[in-house]
Amino acid sequence: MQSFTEENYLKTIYHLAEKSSSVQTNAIAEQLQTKPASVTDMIKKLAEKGLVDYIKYQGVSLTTNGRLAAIDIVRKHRLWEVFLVDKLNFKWDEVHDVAEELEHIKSVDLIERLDEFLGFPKSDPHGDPIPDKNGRFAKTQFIKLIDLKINDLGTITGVSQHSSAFLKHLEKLGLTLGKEIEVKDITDFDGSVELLIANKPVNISREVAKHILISNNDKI
Amino acid sequence: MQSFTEENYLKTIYHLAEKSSSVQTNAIAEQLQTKPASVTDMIKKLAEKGLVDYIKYQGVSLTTNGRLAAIDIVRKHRLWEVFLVDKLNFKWDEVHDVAEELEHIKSVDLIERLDEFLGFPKSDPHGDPIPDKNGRFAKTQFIKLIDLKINDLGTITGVSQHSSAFLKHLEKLGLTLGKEIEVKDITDFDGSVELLIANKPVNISREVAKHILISNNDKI
DNA sequence: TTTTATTTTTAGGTAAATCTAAAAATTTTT
DNA sequence: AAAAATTTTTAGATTTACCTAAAAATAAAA
Ligand SMILES: [Mn+2]
Ligand SMILES: [Mn+2]
Ligand SMILES: [Mn+2]
Ligand SMILES: [Mn+2]
Repeated sequence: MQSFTEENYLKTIYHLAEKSSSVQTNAIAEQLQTKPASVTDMIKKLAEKGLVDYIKYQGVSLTTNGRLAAIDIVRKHRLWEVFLVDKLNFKWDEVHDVAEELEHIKSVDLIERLDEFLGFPKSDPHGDPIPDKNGRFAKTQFIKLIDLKINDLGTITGVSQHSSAFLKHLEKLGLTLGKEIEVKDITDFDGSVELLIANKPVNISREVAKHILISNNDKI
Repeated sequence: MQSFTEENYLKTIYHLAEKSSSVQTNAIAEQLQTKPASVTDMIKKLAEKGLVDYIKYQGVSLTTNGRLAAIDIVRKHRLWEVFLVDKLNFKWDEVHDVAEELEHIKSVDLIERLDEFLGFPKSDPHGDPIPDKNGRFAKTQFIKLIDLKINDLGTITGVSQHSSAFLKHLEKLGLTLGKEIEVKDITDFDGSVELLIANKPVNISREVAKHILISNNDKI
């Protein structure tokens, strides 16, 4: 059984490892708003518990046990987010912080029943996949909106940025999950993207387009 | 804002104060499964924060702020218990431990929405009243089943013992909330009580009868 | 390939919440 | 009222998760 803090470290290492296989001390420290020295301490502890592989100065990676533990936290986090949005009518930009707390509640039974109550959802309010109780989930092939070409069609199925500011911005533009979009133009001047959503034209910056994930059903 | 541990102390002091106005160090220690020396330390801290009144060797009592904080935890605990039973189909003897964790989730918005989602329940699965967001709740006048006389009628509206063993026992005997009972006899030999529930005779020990709370609608 | 900059680790310390053992205060019993 | 028992507090340690400052290792630049 891991402590609240250990769980947060495992989850952070898991998420950082999705980008680069070996995770660096400073990256963990920044993510967890703590100091590199503290990270080194905790990494040693997790290594002793067999949850991470660690070679001094060489970064850290999760062991099989560590990965399973991390995925379990991710599962809880995402199920709670679904609960907050589907049942308690939170907006998708309001759920992250509360889920950060709820994910640490320790009861296997609770999370199985919650999963059932929610109808065994496959993805959370941000389009992220929800692992099953064995830690398995479909690794979805997403394309970034920024990588689409003019005239490409697609459906918004995820976001790679969960900040409230970003999500509220998307909401205002009508860029929510499930919406179909078409790329009409890519501006030379600033790389901003001209979209068509529900027959309405919308212009988004490169920065926004980078963090919208698309499943491209069809191309013309 | 209180820590997880401070919240547990406040809640414990609140519950103990329902029995005797001044709460003793040893009683708190026993309830929290800790040592009296640790309790003294924490009491000093809570006193400095203005949450308890404390005179050395004279026991401790909650200030107005302390009481409000304690009632807020109790409110959360009981609302989560309702959620677990009504929505996730937990049994009434399975919810306490999980609620002990959930009660510490810090989000005013969450608990307001949960309250609404549950239909603003007035009592929890054990018949205990749920305070509103201002800490107000009806102080219900309960009678212990043990104090009833032969031929008295009543409705089971609460229990003063929340252990799983006790609640499972009641369940097996059909002694659940809302059931109407009639006292048929009180055994001379061991003080056990002969009841009639749904026209069936049930015999319960004194110990059990002590912890069943009755609202006595009528007497014959 | 040195020199410089960056990253990471160690050394030593702090605060919160515990503990044990011993001292002090209070309560109960003789 | 004195002695004995109980309760409570203090003193001094321990553990967890942090920190700062300095040293060591690695990576980048000259
Ligand atoms: Mn989230
Ligand atoms: Mn999410
Ligand atoms: Mn309870
Ligand atoms: Mn209850």
